[in-house]
Amino acid sequence: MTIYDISEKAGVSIATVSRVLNGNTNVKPKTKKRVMDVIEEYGYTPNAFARGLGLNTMNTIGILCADSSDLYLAKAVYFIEQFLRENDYNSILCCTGYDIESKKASLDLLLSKRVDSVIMVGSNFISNQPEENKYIHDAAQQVPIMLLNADFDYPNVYCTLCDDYKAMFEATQILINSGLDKVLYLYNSQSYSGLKKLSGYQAAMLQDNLEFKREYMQFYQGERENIEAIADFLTELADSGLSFNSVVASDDILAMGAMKYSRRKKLRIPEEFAIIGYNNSLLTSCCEPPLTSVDNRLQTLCNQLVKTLMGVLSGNEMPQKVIFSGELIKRGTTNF
Amino acid sequence: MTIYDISEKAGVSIATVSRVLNGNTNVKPKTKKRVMDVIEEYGYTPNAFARGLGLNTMNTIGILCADSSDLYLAKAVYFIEQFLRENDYNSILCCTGYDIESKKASLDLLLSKRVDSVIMVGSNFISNQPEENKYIHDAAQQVPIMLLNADFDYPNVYCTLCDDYKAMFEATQILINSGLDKVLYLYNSQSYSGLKKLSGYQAAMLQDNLEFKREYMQFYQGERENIEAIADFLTELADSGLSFNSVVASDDILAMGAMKYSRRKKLRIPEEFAIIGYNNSLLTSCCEPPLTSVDNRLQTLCNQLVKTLMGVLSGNEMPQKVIFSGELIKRGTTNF
DNA sequence: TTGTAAGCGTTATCAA
DNA sequence: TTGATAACGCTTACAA
Repeated sequence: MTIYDISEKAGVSIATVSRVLNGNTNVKPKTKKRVMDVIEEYGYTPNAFARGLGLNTMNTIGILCADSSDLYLAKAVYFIEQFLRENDYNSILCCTGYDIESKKASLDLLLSKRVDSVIMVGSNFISNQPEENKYIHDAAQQVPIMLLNADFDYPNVYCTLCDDYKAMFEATQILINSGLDKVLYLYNSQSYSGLKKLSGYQAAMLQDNLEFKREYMQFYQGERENIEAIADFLTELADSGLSFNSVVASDDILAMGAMKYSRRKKLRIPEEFAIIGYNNSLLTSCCEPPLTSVDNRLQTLCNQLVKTLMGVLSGNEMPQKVIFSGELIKRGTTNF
Repeated sequence: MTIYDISEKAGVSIATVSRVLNGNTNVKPKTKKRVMDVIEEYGYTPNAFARGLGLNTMNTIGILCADSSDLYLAKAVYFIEQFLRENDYNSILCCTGYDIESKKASLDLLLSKRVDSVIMVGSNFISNQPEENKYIHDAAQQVPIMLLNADFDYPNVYCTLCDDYKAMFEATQILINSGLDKVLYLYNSQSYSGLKKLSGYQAAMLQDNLEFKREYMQFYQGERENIEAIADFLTELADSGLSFNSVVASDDILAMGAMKYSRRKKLRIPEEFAIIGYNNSLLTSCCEPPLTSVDNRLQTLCNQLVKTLMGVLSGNEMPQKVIFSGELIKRGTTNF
């Protein structure tokens, strides 16, 4: 079924069928009905490729994401897809992994599919080595690039993020004030937002003139979801002489490792040992006591990101950067 | 940049450029090099829409999924996307929610985008009311439909699934044999696989001639990820007089609710109370003791599904149904 | 080995 | 209000 078939059966030209299809007003109601009836009868659907060729868009947005099975990124992808579809856009998902070459390749792939924009989900698409971010420049020349949880200043690149620095600063501070001030910082990502969180922690520690140890900042390099291994990592640290009485983690999964560690050491939570996670995920209510965690307002971020994108695609001037604040959700692993 | 521009600059016809682009062998190496150089120099990328129009495919597969932020479905989507891309196919993701009308709409949307196939992730796309499955018939007329974890007999519909019945049968049986034979079955889905699991449980209970109570099968209708609410649900059951000393859950999240319940009641695990979850997710290692759970080999399923799909798209005869076995992963919440 | 030209199914411009 | 026709950028049969 093509527009020709329909035009023939309805006894009009293809131009008229096209007008009906696109809600053009300059069609006599009677003609319109006749065409609609034929379309209905034969179950005709316009060919999206032909339309794409003519209009140079198929209303699809590329979503780039290191690992959509990650609890946090999966939620982000979910929200973004929802909001996009509400605006009549479809999503092409591409999971890139954490390797830079693979990210580049995926981005090129999306661009070659002629998406209207690329959304990069998660700050791991921005490296702290400037030359590794060049691939974004080229892409931004072609379509607007939307970053979730990253900050990157370049024309046609738009950022929507949570102030991870402040959130982590406050989380650390509140821990210090509670008395458990030997705060270990546990992280597993050197991404833009990863480093922001880290410096929020540092600032809080330094502000309070605490004996600030380099060894308090611990980078976990093992498998992301291996909670046992995370607990092992902390156990080794403690056994090798590092003394700490609380943990701030850059991620709820890492915090779960700290939970496991504290259980092994039979530390009472939150009296002797406190833990704060990040992302406020499902995991917070899986452990006992439930985990205090930072909520970085993912849904709000995603909603705003899509709003900004829609504005850009409509040719409106939109803010290059939108920043929200995080919020500490207090539960049982902290005593305040 | 179009194929015309390239052909002009290289001093050949567009047909030759096209041949070079598509790796056609009938091109003189020297000509080929000349064209390649021009393509390289001007950074030309073929227009995917035009190609799509001519070939009637853009090598995209539609992925339908009720909720890609769900721990289990997110993993499935992730694996499928990976395997598809390894085969040079892209994925259009559509999260439908659990409402039938919305599922239909999403399916139509994908078909109107002219995807080469639609993969339905999760058994909730098959209802136990036959008339609700009719929308799949129409779709199967147009493109192959691939079901993950569902069973549906219809031409051009291919199923890849885990034998949930058997897995649940064995899990229940092992629990019975361990002595904790007042087994409560906790579930939250009436989907195809949901009902299979349920009947696996029933069969095991009946086989052992246990005093089989209808009230042992409990359907939880609250929020999916609200573990507190799940624990409340169980607490109410117990307080209203139902006596049970173990729980088999259709999902790890539900099992987490059972964990929380047992903590409230101060039941010793696994001596007084045993729990088995399903999906073998990250959650299994978040609680103490870690959760025994059924692994339904998701990665294997996804891999097989994509293999089958590639076969179908290549015109090969492929099996309509491929079934794998699940495996019980024993951890701390069971005493065997 | 290469070129010409038809076809894919739309949208949109211009005439009528 | 409608119709004829060019364009969109590619693939491919057929001709040379």
